[in-house]
Amino acid sequence: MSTHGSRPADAPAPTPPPAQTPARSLQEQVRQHLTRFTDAERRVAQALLADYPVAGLETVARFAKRAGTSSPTILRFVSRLGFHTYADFQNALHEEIHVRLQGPLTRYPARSQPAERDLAENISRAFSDNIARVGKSLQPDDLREIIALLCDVEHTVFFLGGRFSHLLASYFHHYMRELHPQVRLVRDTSAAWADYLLDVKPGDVLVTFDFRRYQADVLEFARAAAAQGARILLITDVWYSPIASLAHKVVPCPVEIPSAFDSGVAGLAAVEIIVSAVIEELGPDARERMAALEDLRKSFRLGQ
Amino acid sequence: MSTHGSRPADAPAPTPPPAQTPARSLQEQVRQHLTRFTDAERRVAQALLADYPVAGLETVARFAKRAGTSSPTILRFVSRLGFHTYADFQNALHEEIHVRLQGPLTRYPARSQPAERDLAENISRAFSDNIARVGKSLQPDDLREIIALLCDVEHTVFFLGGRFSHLLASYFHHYMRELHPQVRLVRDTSAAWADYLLDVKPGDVLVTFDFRRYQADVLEFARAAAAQGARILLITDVWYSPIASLAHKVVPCPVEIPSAFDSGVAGLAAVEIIVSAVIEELGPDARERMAALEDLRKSFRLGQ
DNA sequence: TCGTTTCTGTATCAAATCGTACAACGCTGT
DNA sequence: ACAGCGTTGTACGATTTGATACAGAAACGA
Repeated sequence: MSTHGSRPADAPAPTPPPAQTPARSLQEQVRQHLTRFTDAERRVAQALLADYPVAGLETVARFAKRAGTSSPTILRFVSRLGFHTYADFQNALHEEIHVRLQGPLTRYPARSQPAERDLAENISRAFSDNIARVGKSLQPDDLREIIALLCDVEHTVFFLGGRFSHLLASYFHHYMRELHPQVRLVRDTSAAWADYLLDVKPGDVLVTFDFRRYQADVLEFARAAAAQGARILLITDVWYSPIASLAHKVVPCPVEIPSAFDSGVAGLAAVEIIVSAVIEELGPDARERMAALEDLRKSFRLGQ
Repeated sequence: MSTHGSRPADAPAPTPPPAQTPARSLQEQVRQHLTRFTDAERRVAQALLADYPVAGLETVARFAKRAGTSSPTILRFVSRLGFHTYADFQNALHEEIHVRLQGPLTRYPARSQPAERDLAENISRAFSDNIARVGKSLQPDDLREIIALLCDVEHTVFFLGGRFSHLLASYFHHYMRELHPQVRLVRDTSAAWADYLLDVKPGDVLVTFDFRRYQADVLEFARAAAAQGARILLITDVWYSPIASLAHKVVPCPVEIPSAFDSGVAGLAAVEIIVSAVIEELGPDARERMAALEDLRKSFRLGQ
């Protein structure tokens, strides 16, 4: 087991020496040093990041085994991080564990005041709010109805989206393809949509995404499908697309964040919740099927 | 130094196997056993509780010194807690650190527990956790670096994604198209990717999405682009795609939710945060431009 | 008072630990 | 092709570690 590595020097020295390491997180420090590590050391870094503090708390030998390398590499790794001994490295970990587990950051930060400065934190809070609202709007009863639509193997399920929301439709379709025998994605060139309409049979299901600046063509497609007897599941924003009047079930997603555009995060969250519910409904079969597919892909597509 | 103690008396036998060590917190377990300890052992317990996990992570001798006692007392202490060896005790601590530091919800909820209770709420909580972590990892400094990459109008910005993450790349590209004069989406048929490589000039920026089951072709493209002098912004999961070693900036996104698949919500959140930051950087111009575009679309495409 | 019980620290030992020296290996420039 | 350099695993020694046996000291009961 000795694949001797290309050295990292071919990387054009991207980040200049980070100078000092003040009170920054060791985790962060490892991440930033990532480019400077050799191949084996990088494996060590990833093993450490994989389950962060614990790997480094074990003995050198066990850590090495976990990272698929040898003890000296571990020691070189900590040495490169600036520690003169492995014990020093572990002490640093201890300190970090101490502050992060004992300190005030254990619970929700709720950093009250200086919020205005931190853009990322503000938006994150908005995300969480929006997602919480979606989650609350998807009560068990609602989920049951939605599952009934999506698990009806007797009928085809179509996925349709607008300009932006097409991505959500595509994402949804991607998962459902592995959970339902008959699913189709209405692709984004609205000229060819008529073809899809030909295949819509009574009882079929149309999953539609439609967010503000509701698109006329999406509405038209939905109307035509409804006229042919399709049942519609609509994922839209909180202002309700006009399609809502045609829909059998509506999932409203908050989209407001402190920014110049509307957020799609809650929409994606809704999709993933629904997919989870479907998998749960289908039982272990679906779980295994998805896992198997993942592995298949893995072994088929690549080595690493 | 020997205050020999009154024995607790209510302790029947020194080491009655405390039944089991279920999933209860060790901290709590120690507190409840507090009365059954002898004097010296109680000092050990208090030393452990004083700064909770760290004391127990050290060596027996150091732990003893910290508690003002001797090594054998430490060993008797852990023995009374039901651990047969000091290593077992430390392993228990490790596990607890893992779950409490890696995230409250990251672990699968042990299969069919109260998961059915409210699926949506559970997953929503996981979403919020993940997003909060992304938000925290995007510190102002980091955002500044990222903005510098994305607002460099002298160079082209390419967007690249894998099987699933292509959707995120596409989403990102969609927005950036209106904020940068020269952006290109590397479309998903990896056969034709060579064409894009021809256009990659030194200093260009490659925004890459790569999540678990890292795809070999994405890695190859990134490597080739890096070799041609491209600067890489990588959005990946917390386990780090191998592309990380080539990247100038890495954004790690937590993907774990209590479900059978990995979540993309945090990734989308990261994208939207970054887009917001870019808009903020570009000032009112960008805001107006986006608003104008929205209106244009509205009046052009449709009535409602 | 004395013997028993319980608790606790000292002394000690085998085993495991960290750290280092060294050699094998691959890449790179001459 | 060759020498030099950097990387990585194996081997090994000095030290430390966890664990145990033992003895001293207090408390308790008779």
